[in-house]
Amino acid sequence: MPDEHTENIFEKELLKESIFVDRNLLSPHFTPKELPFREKQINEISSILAPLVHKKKPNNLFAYGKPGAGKTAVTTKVLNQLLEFSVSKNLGIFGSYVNCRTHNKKYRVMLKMAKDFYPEENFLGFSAAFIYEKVLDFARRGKDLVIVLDEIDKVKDVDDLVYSLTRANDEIKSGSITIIGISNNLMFKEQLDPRTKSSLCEHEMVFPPYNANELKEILTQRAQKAFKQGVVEESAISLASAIAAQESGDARTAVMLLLRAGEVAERKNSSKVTDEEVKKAKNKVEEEIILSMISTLPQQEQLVLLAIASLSLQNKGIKKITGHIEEGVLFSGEIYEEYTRISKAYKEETVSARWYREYISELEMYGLILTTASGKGIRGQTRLIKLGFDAKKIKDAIEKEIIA
DNA sequence: CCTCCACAGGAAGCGCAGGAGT
DNA sequence: ACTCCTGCGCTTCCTGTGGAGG
Repeated sequence: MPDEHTENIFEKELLKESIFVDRNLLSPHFTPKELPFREKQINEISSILAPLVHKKKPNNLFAYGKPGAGKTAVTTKVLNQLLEFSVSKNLGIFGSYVNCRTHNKKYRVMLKMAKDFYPEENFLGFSAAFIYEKVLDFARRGKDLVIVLDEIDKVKDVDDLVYSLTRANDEIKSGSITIIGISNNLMFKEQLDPRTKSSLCEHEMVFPPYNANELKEILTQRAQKAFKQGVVEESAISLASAIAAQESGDARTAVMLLLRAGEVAERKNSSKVTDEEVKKAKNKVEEEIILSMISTLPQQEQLVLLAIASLSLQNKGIKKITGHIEEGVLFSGEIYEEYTRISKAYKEETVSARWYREYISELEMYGLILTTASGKGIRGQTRLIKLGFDAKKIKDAIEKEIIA
Protein backbone atom coordinates (compact mmCIF):
# COMPACT_ATOMS: atom_id res chain seq x y z
CA MET A 1 0.00 0.00 0.00
CA PRO A 2 1.39 3.43 -0.90
CA ASP A 3 1.73 5.92 1.94
CA GLU A 4 -1.71 7.38 1.47
CA HIS A 5 -1.79 9.31 4.70
CA THR A 6 1.00 11.60 3.55
CA GLU A 7 -1.01 12.58 0.52
CA ASN A 8 -3.68 15.17 1.05
CA ILE A 9 -7.00 14.34 -0.52
CA PHE A 10 -7.03 17.72 -2.24
CA GLU A 11 -3.73 16.93 -3.95
CA LYS A 12 -5.65 15.21 -6.72
CA GLU A 13 -7.67 18.35 -7.31
CA LEU A 14 -4.52 20.27 -8.10
CA LEU A 15 -3.27 17.65 -10.50
CA LYS A 16 -6.60 17.36 -12.22
CA GLU A 17 -6.50 19.14 -15.50
CA SER A 18 -9.20 21.71 -15.93
CA ILE A 19 -10.96 22.19 -19.21
CA PHE A 20 -11.21 25.87 -18.35
CA VAL A 21 -8.52 28.43 -18.95
CA ASP A 22 -10.39 31.18 -17.14
CA ARG A 23 -13.90 30.47 -16.03
CA ASN A 24 -14.33 34.02 -14.74
CA LEU A 25 -14.82 35.02 -18.36
CA LEU A 26 -18.15 33.20 -18.17
CA SER A 27 -19.29 34.76 -14.92
CA PRO A 28 -22.46 36.85 -15.08
CA HIS A 29 -20.54 39.78 -13.62
CA PHE A 30 -17.88 39.78 -16.28
CA THR A 31 -18.15 42.44 -18.95
CA PRO A 32 -16.21 41.64 -22.11
CA LYS A 33 -14.18 44.31 -23.84
CA GLU A 34 -15.62 43.45 -27.20
CA LEU A 35 -19.35 43.81 -27.64
CA PRO A 36 -20.23 42.27 -30.97
CA PHE A 37 -23.40 43.39 -32.78
CA ARG A 38 -23.73 46.42 -30.53
CA GLU A 39 -21.65 48.88 -32.58
CA LYS A 40 -24.76 50.80 -33.51
CA GLN A 41 -25.78 51.25 -29.88
CA ILE A 42 -22.24 52.18 -28.84
CA ASN A 43 -22.13 54.83 -31.52
CA GLU A 44 -25.55 56.13 -30.61
CA ILE A 45 -24.74 56.56 -26.92
CA SER A 46 -21.38 58.12 -27.59
CA SER A 47 -22.86 60.61 -30.00
CA ILE A 48 -25.45 61.52 -27.38
CA LEU A 49 -22.76 62.12 -24.78
CA ALA A 50 -20.40 63.79 -27.26
CA PRO A 51 -21.53 67.38 -26.49
CA LEU A 52 -19.87 67.01 -23.08
CA VAL A 53 -16.50 67.19 -24.79
CA HIS A 54 -17.45 70.73 -25.85
CA LYS A 55 -18.82 71.57 -22.39
CA LYS A 56 -22.39 71.34 -23.54
CA LYS A 57 -25.20 69.56 -21.75
CA PRO A 58 -26.30 66.42 -23.59
CA ASN A 59 -29.84 65.03 -23.70
CA ASN A 60 -30.92 62.60 -21.07
CA LEU A 61 -31.24 59.07 -22.31
CA PHE A 62 -33.62 56.23 -21.64
CA ALA A 63 -32.50 52.80 -22.83
CA TYR A 64 -34.64 49.73 -22.63
CA GLY A 65 -34.64 46.17 -23.82
CA LYS A 66 -34.93 42.67 -22.45
CA PRO A 67 -32.41 41.33 -19.94
CA GLY A 68 -29.11 40.22 -21.37
CA ALA A 69 -29.40 42.44 -24.42
CA GLY A 70 -26.22 44.34 -23.55
CA LYS A 71 -27.71 47.52 -22.11
CA THR A 72 -25.49 47.66 -19.07
CA ALA A 73 -22.39 46.46 -20.88
CA VAL A 74 -22.73 49.04 -23.63
CA THR A 75 -23.46 51.98 -21.33
CA THR A 76 -20.66 51.23 -18.90
CA LYS A 77 -18.23 50.75 -21.75
CA VAL A 78 -19.10 54.11 -23.29
CA LEU A 79 -19.09 55.80 -19.89
CA ASN A 80 -15.68 54.39 -19.00
CA GLN A 81 -14.22 55.55 -22.30
CA LEU A 82 -15.68 58.98 -21.75
CA LEU A 83 -14.22 59.17 -18.25
CA GLU A 84 -10.82 58.00 -19.44
CA PHE A 85 -10.89 60.59 -22.16
CA SER A 86 -11.90 63.25 -19.68
CA VAL A 87 -8.98 62.40 -17.41
CA SER A 88 -6.47 62.53 -20.24
CA LYS A 89 -7.79 65.87 -21.56
CA ASN A 90 -8.75 67.26 -18.18
CA LEU A 91 -12.35 67.89 -19.16
CA GLY A 92 -13.89 67.60 -15.71
CA ILE A 93 -16.44 64.95 -16.59
CA PHE A 94 -17.45 62.61 -13.78
CA GLY A 95 -19.67 59.58 -13.80
CA SER A 96 -21.60 57.50 -11.33
CA TYR A 97 -23.04 54.10 -12.01
CA VAL A 98 -25.94 53.23 -9.72
CA ASN A 99 -27.64 49.88 -9.68
CA CYS A 100 -31.12 50.71 -8.53
CA ARG A 101 -31.92 47.15 -7.59
CA THR A 102 -29.87 47.71 -4.45
CA HIS A 103 -30.25 51.49 -4.35
CA ASN A 104 -33.98 51.50 -4.75
CA LYS A 105 -34.90 54.82 -3.21
CA LYS A 106 -34.06 58.40 -4.04
CA TYR A 107 -32.07 58.74 -0.84
CA ARG A 108 -30.00 55.64 -1.55
CA VAL A 109 -29.31 56.70 -5.11
CA MET A 110 -28.14 60.10 -3.91
CA LEU A 111 -25.99 58.43 -1.28
CA LYS A 112 -24.31 56.26 -3.87
CA MET A 113 -23.65 59.32 -6.05
CA ALA A 114 -22.20 61.26 -3.15
CA LYS A 115 -19.91 58.38 -2.32
CA ASP A 116 -18.70 58.22 -5.90
CA PHE A 117 -17.99 61.93 -6.10
CA TYR A 118 -16.49 62.25 -2.63
CA PRO A 119 -14.69 58.93 -2.15
CA GLU A 120 -12.94 60.22 0.98
CA GLU A 121 -16.02 61.19 2.92
CA ASN A 122 -18.58 59.15 4.75
CA PHE A 123 -22.19 60.26 4.45
CA LEU A 124 -23.88 57.62 6.48
CA GLY A 125 -26.69 59.11 8.50
CA PHE A 126 -26.74 62.51 6.85
CA SER A 127 -30.05 63.98 5.76
CA ALA A 128 -31.33 63.65 2.23
CA ALA A 129 -31.20 67.41 1.70
CA PHE A 130 -27.57 67.58 2.82
CA ILE A 131 -26.48 64.86 0.45
CA TYR A 132 -28.43 66.41 -2.38
CA GLU A 133 -26.67 69.73 -1.77
CA LYS A 134 -23.33 67.97 -1.61
CA VAL A 135 -23.88 66.42 -5.04
CA LEU A 136 -25.04 69.75 -6.41
CA ASP A 137 -21.97 71.44 -4.97
CA PHE A 138 -19.83 69.04 -6.88
CA ALA A 139 -21.51 70.04 -10.11
CA ARG A 140 -21.38 73.76 -9.23
CA ARG A 141 -17.63 73.64 -9.52
CA GLY A 142 -18.05 73.35 -13.26
CA LYS A 143 -18.11 69.60 -13.34
CA ASP A 144 -20.26 67.65 -15.76
CA LEU A 145 -21.87 64.61 -14.20
CA VAL A 146 -23.22 61.57 -15.97
CA ILE A 147 -25.46 59.36 -13.85
CA VAL A 148 -26.29 55.88 -15.02
CA LEU A 149 -29.39 54.56 -13.29
CA ASP A 150 -29.46 50.87 -14.07
CA GLU A 151 -32.80 49.11 -13.49
CA ILE A 152 -34.32 52.51 -12.91
CA ASP A 153 -37.78 50.95 -12.70
CA LYS A 154 -36.83 49.55 -9.30
CA VAL A 155 -36.68 53.01 -7.71
CA LYS A 156 -39.78 53.61 -5.62
CA ASP A 157 -39.83 57.38 -6.01
CA VAL A 158 -38.49 57.71 -9.54
CA ASP A 159 -40.50 60.78 -10.38
CA ASP A 160 -39.08 62.62 -7.44
CA LEU A 161 -35.52 61.50 -8.15
CA VAL A 162 -35.57 62.42 -11.83
CA TYR A 163 -37.23 65.72 -11.08
CA SER A 164 -34.57 66.67 -8.53
CA LEU A 165 -31.74 65.72 -10.83
CA THR A 166 -33.08 67.53 -13.87
CA ARG A 167 -34.04 70.62 -11.90
CA ALA A 168 -30.50 70.78 -10.62
CA ASN A 169 -29.45 71.83 -14.11
CA ASP A 170 -31.39 75.06 -13.71
CA GLU A 171 -29.83 75.79 -10.34
CA ILE A 172 -26.23 75.43 -11.36
CA LYS A 173 -24.57 77.64 -13.93
CA SER A 174 -21.36 76.03 -15.04
CA GLY A 175 -21.75 72.27 -14.57
CA SER A 176 -24.44 69.84 -15.63
CA ILE A 177 -26.12 66.56 -14.74
CA THR A 178 -27.06 64.04 -17.39
CA ILE A 179 -29.16 60.98 -16.64
CA ILE A 180 -28.98 57.66 -18.41
CA GLY A 181 -31.84 55.44 -17.34
CA ILE A 182 -31.82 51.73 -18.10
CA SER A 183 -34.78 49.40 -17.77
CA ASN A 184 -35.87 45.90 -18.70
CA ASN A 185 -39.46 46.83 -18.32
CA LEU A 186 -40.99 48.04 -21.56
CA MET A 187 -44.08 49.33 -19.81
CA PHE A 188 -42.15 51.35 -17.26
CA LYS A 189 -42.13 54.52 -19.33
CA GLU A 190 -45.92 54.66 -19.35
CA GLN A 191 -46.26 54.71 -15.56
CA LEU A 192 -44.10 57.79 -15.23
CA ASP A 193 -45.32 61.24 -14.48
CA PRO A 194 -45.62 63.06 -17.83
CA ARG A 195 -42.99 65.63 -16.82
CA THR A 196 -40.57 62.95 -15.70
CA LYS A 197 -41.21 61.08 -18.88
CA SER A 198 -40.46 64.02 -21.12
CA SER A 199 -37.26 64.93 -19.32
CA LEU A 200 -35.91 61.41 -18.96
CA CYS A 201 -36.89 60.33 -22.45
CA GLU A 202 -35.32 63.22 -24.32
CA HIS A 203 -33.64 60.45 -26.22
CA GLU A 204 -34.81 56.85 -26.33
CA MET A 205 -32.99 53.73 -27.34
CA VAL A 206 -34.09 50.16 -27.79
CA PHE A 207 -31.79 47.19 -27.38
CA PRO A 208 -33.13 44.33 -29.48
CA PRO A 209 -32.52 40.76 -28.31
CA TYR A 210 -29.75 38.81 -29.99
CA ASN A 211 -30.73 36.22 -32.57
CA ALA A 212 -29.31 32.70 -32.68
CA ASN A 213 -26.51 33.57 -35.09
CA GLU A 214 -25.37 36.53 -33.05
CA LEU A 215 -25.45 34.49 -29.86
CA LYS A 216 -23.42 31.82 -31.58
CA GLU A 217 -20.77 34.34 -32.48
CA ILE A 218 -20.73 35.72 -28.94
CA LEU A 219 -20.45 32.28 -27.40
CA THR A 220 -17.73 31.25 -29.81
CA GLN A 221 -15.66 34.28 -28.85
CA ARG A 222 -16.11 33.66 -25.15
CA ALA A 223 -15.50 29.93 -25.39
CA GLN A 224 -12.23 30.51 -27.20
CA LYS A 225 -10.83 32.42 -24.26
CA ALA A 226 -12.53 30.68 -21.38
CA PHE A 227 -11.95 27.07 -22.40
CA LYS A 228 -8.88 25.22 -23.55
CA GLN A 229 -8.52 24.73 -27.25
CA GLY A 230 -10.83 22.15 -28.79
CA VAL A 231 -12.80 21.45 -25.64
CA VAL A 232 -16.11 22.86 -26.78
CA GLU A 233 -17.68 21.27 -29.80
CA GLU A 234 -19.16 23.60 -32.34
CA SER A 235 -22.50 21.83 -32.26
CA ALA A 236 -22.67 22.39 -28.50
CA ILE A 237 -22.33 26.12 -29.06
CA SER A 238 -24.97 26.03 -31.77
CA LEU A 239 -27.33 24.23 -29.45
CA ALA A 240 -26.72 26.60 -26.55
CA SER A 241 -27.31 29.66 -28.72
CA ALA A 242 -30.42 28.13 -30.25
CA ILE A 243 -31.86 27.44 -26.80
CA ALA A 244 -31.06 30.92 -25.54
CA ALA A 245 -32.35 32.61 -28.68
CA GLN A 246 -35.60 30.72 -28.51
CA GLU A 247 -36.18 31.57 -24.88
CA SER A 248 -35.26 35.23 -24.80
CA GLY A 249 -32.27 36.22 -26.91
CA ASP A 250 -30.53 36.77 -23.64
CA ALA A 251 -26.74 36.72 -23.85
CA ARG A 252 -26.38 36.32 -20.13
CA THR A 253 -28.29 33.05 -19.92
CA ALA A 254 -26.55 31.83 -23.06
CA VAL A 255 -23.19 32.34 -21.39
CA MET A 256 -24.50 30.83 -18.19
CA LEU A 257 -25.56 27.78 -20.17
CA LEU A 258 -22.06 27.40 -21.52
CA LEU A 259 -20.51 27.75 -18.09
CA ARG A 260 -22.82 25.15 -16.58
CA ALA A 261 -22.17 22.80 -19.50
CA GLY A 262 -18.46 23.15 -18.80
CA GLU A 263 -19.02 22.38 -15.14
CA VAL A 264 -21.05 19.29 -16.02
CA ALA A 265 -18.22 18.05 -18.24
CA GLU A 266 -15.63 18.77 -15.61
CA ARG A 267 -17.48 16.94 -12.88
CA LYS A 268 -17.55 13.72 -14.85
CA ASN A 269 -13.94 14.20 -15.92
CA SER A 270 -14.85 14.59 -19.52
CA SER A 271 -12.53 16.68 -21.66
CA LYS A 272 -15.26 17.63 -24.10
CA VAL A 273 -18.30 19.84 -23.96
CA THR A 274 -20.91 18.37 -26.29
CA ASP A 275 -24.63 18.64 -26.92
CA GLU A 276 -25.25 16.28 -24.08
CA GLU A 277 -23.61 18.56 -21.52
CA VAL A 278 -25.51 21.53 -22.85
CA LYS A 279 -28.79 19.67 -22.47
CA LYS A 280 -27.93 18.75 -18.91
CA ALA A 281 -26.89 22.31 -18.22
CA LYS A 282 -30.21 23.52 -19.57
CA ASN A 283 -31.98 21.47 -16.93
CA LYS A 284 -29.70 22.81 -14.26
CA VAL A 285 -30.22 26.40 -15.32
CA GLU A 286 -33.96 25.83 -15.38
CA GLU A 287 -33.80 24.42 -11.89
CA GLU A 288 -31.88 27.43 -10.71
CA ILE A 289 -34.51 29.69 -12.20
CA ILE A 290 -37.33 27.76 -10.55
CA LEU A 291 -35.50 27.87 -7.27
CA SER A 292 -34.92 31.59 -7.42
CA MET A 293 -38.51 32.18 -8.48
CA ILE A 294 -39.80 30.15 -5.57
CA SER A 295 -37.61 31.94 -3.11
CA THR A 296 -39.00 35.32 -4.17
CA LEU A 297 -42.60 34.15 -3.83
CA PRO A 298 -44.66 35.29 -0.85
CA GLN A 299 -44.94 32.59 1.77
CA GLN A 300 -48.64 31.99 1.23
CA GLU A 301 -48.06 31.42 -2.47
CA GLN A 302 -45.31 28.99 -1.65
CA LEU A 303 -47.78 27.07 0.48
CA VAL A 304 -50.29 26.96 -2.35
CA LEU A 305 -47.61 25.68 -4.68
CA LEU A 306 -46.56 23.14 -2.09
CA ALA A 307 -50.14 21.92 -1.87
CA ILE A 308 -50.24 21.43 -5.63
CA ALA A 309 -46.92 19.62 -5.63
CA SER A 310 -47.76 17.29 -2.79
CA LEU A 311 -51.15 16.39 -4.27
CA SER A 312 -49.43 15.62 -7.56
CA LEU A 313 -46.97 13.37 -5.75
CA GLN A 314 -49.82 11.55 -4.05
CA ASN A 315 -51.18 10.82 -7.52
CA LYS A 316 -54.31 12.72 -6.70
CA GLY A 317 -54.01 14.24 -10.13
CA ILE A 318 -55.20 11.18 -11.99
CA LYS A 319 -58.71 11.96 -13.09
CA LYS A 320 -61.26 10.18 -15.18
CA ILE A 321 -62.83 12.77 -17.42
CA THR A 322 -65.49 11.60 -19.87
CA GLY A 323 -64.06 8.13 -19.95
CA HIS A 324 -60.41 8.80 -20.66
CA ILE A 325 -57.81 9.28 -17.94
CA GLU A 326 -56.07 12.60 -17.47
CA GLU A 327 -52.86 12.77 -15.47
CA GLY A 328 -51.52 15.44 -13.17
CA VAL A 329 -54.69 17.52 -13.21
CA LEU A 330 -56.06 18.95 -10.00
CA PHE A 331 -59.27 20.76 -9.18
CA SER A 332 -59.09 24.20 -7.72
CA GLY A 333 -61.21 23.16 -4.75
CA GLU A 334 -59.17 20.18 -3.64
CA ILE A 335 -56.00 22.25 -3.81
CA TYR A 336 -57.54 24.85 -1.55
CA GLU A 337 -58.42 22.16 0.97
CA GLU A 338 -54.91 20.75 0.88
CA TYR A 339 -53.48 24.24 1.19
CA THR A 340 -55.47 24.98 4.35
CA ARG A 341 -54.47 21.60 5.76
CA ILE A 342 -50.76 22.22 5.09
CA SER A 343 -50.93 25.76 6.41
CA LYS A 344 -52.39 24.55 9.67
CA ALA A 345 -49.68 21.91 9.91
CA TYR A 346 -47.10 24.67 9.59
CA LYS A 347 -49.08 26.83 11.99
CA GLU A 348 -49.54 29.52 9.37
CA GLU A 349 -52.56 31.69 8.67
CA THR A 350 -54.68 30.82 5.68
CA VAL A 351 -56.11 33.26 3.18
CA SER A 352 -59.68 33.24 1.97
CA ALA A 353 -60.72 31.18 -1.02
CA ARG A 354 -61.15 34.33 -3.02
CA TRP A 355 -57.61 35.46 -2.45
CA TYR A 356 -56.36 31.96 -3.03
CA ARG A 357 -57.76 32.28 -6.56
CA GLU A 358 -55.68 35.40 -7.05
CA TYR A 359 -52.63 33.38 -6.01
CA ILE A 360 -53.49 30.75 -8.58
CA SER A 361 -53.65 33.40 -11.30
CA GLU A 362 -50.32 34.79 -10.20
CA LEU A 363 -48.64 31.40 -10.13
CA GLU A 364 -49.94 30.88 -13.63
CA MET A 365 -48.45 34.16 -14.79
CA TYR A 366 -45.08 33.08 -13.49
CA GLY A 367 -45.45 29.89 -15.48
CA LEU A 368 -45.13 27.70 -12.42
CA ILE A 369 -48.53 26.15 -13.07
CA LEU A 370 -50.78 25.68 -16.08
CA THR A 371 -54.52 26.07 -15.85
CA THR A 372 -57.44 25.31 -18.14
CA ALA A 373 -61.12 25.94 -17.71
CA SER A 374 -63.17 22.87 -16.94
CA GLY A 375 -65.35 21.61 -19.74
CA LYS A 376 -67.45 18.52 -20.28
CA GLY A 377 -67.13 15.72 -17.76
CA ILE A 378 -66.83 17.95 -14.73
CA ARG A 379 -69.73 19.33 -12.91
CA GLY A 380 -69.73 23.00 -12.17
CA GLN A 381 -67.16 25.45 -13.39
CA THR A 382 -63.66 25.12 -12.03
CA ARG A 383 -60.08 25.40 -13.09
CA LEU A 384 -57.98 22.38 -13.88
CA ILE A 385 -54.51 22.97 -12.57
CA LYS A 386 -51.28 21.30 -13.58
CA LEU A 387 -47.78 21.81 -12.30
CA GLY A 388 -45.41 23.37 -14.82
CA PHE A 389 -42.32 21.62 -13.49
CA ASP A 390 -41.26 18.50 -11.69
CA ALA A 391 -43.37 18.06 -8.55
CA LYS A 392 -40.65 16.59 -6.38
CA LYS A 393 -38.13 19.31 -7.17
CA ILE A 394 -40.67 21.99 -6.38
CA LYS A 395 -41.77 20.29 -3.18
CA ASP A 396 -38.19 19.91 -1.95
CA ALA A 397 -37.36 23.49 -2.83
CA ILE A 398 -40.35 24.93 -1.00
CA GLU A 399 -39.95 22.77 2.07
CA LYS A 400 -36.37 23.95 2.34
CA GLU A 401 -37.51 27.53 1.86
CA ILE A 402 -40.23 27.38 4.50
CA ILE A 403 -38.01 25.81 7.12
CA ALA A 404 -35.36 28.45 6.53
C1' DC B 1 -86.60 22.26 -17.86
C1' DC B 2 -85.26 23.56 -13.46
C1' DT B 3 -82.19 23.25 -9.63
C1' DC B 4 -77.93 22.55 -7.62
C1' DC B 5 -73.11 22.45 -7.70
C1' DA B 6 -68.52 24.25 -7.68
C1' DC B 7 -66.47 27.29 -8.67
C1' DA B 8 -64.80 32.28 -11.38
C1' DG B 9 -64.07 36.80 -10.74
C1' DG B 10 -66.06 41.79 -9.88
C1' DA B 11 -67.15 45.39 -6.19
C1' DA B 12 -66.84 47.34 -1.84
C1' DG B 13 -64.72 47.95 2.12
C1' DC B 14 -61.39 47.16 6.04
C1' DG B 15 -56.95 47.48 8.60
C1' DC B 16 -52.46 48.60 8.31
C1' DA B 17 -47.72 50.45 7.09
C1' DG B 18 -45.39 54.03 5.44
C1' DG B 19 -44.88 58.52 3.05
C1' DA B 20 -46.48 63.44 2.69
C1' DG B 21 -47.87 67.51 4.71
C1' DT B 22 -47.85 70.69 8.62
C1' DA C 1 -44.05 64.76 16.48
C1' DC C 2 -48.50 64.75 14.90
C1' DT C 3 -52.20 63.85 11.70
C1' DC C 4 -53.68 62.86 7.09
C1' DC C 5 -53.61 60.25 3.10
C1' DT C 6 -52.77 56.55 0.12
C1' DG C 7 -51.65 52.11 -1.67
C1' DC C 8 -51.69 47.30 -0.63
C1' DG C 9 -53.13 42.84 0.86
C1' DC C 10 -56.94 40.87 2.11
C1' DT C 11 -62.00 39.58 3.49
C1' DT C 12 -66.85 39.63 2.66
C1' DC C 13 -70.45 39.60 -0.30
C1' DC C 14 -72.19 38.96 -4.54
C1' DT C 15 -73.42 37.83 -9.36
C1' DG C 16 -72.25 34.89 -13.32
C1' DT C 17 -71.39 30.55 -15.74
C1' DG C 18 -71.71 25.99 -17.60
C1' DG C 19 -72.43 21.29 -16.85
C1' DA C 20 -74.64 17.44 -13.80
C1' DG C 21 -78.55 15.37 -12.10
C1' DG C 22 -83.21 14.65 -11.23
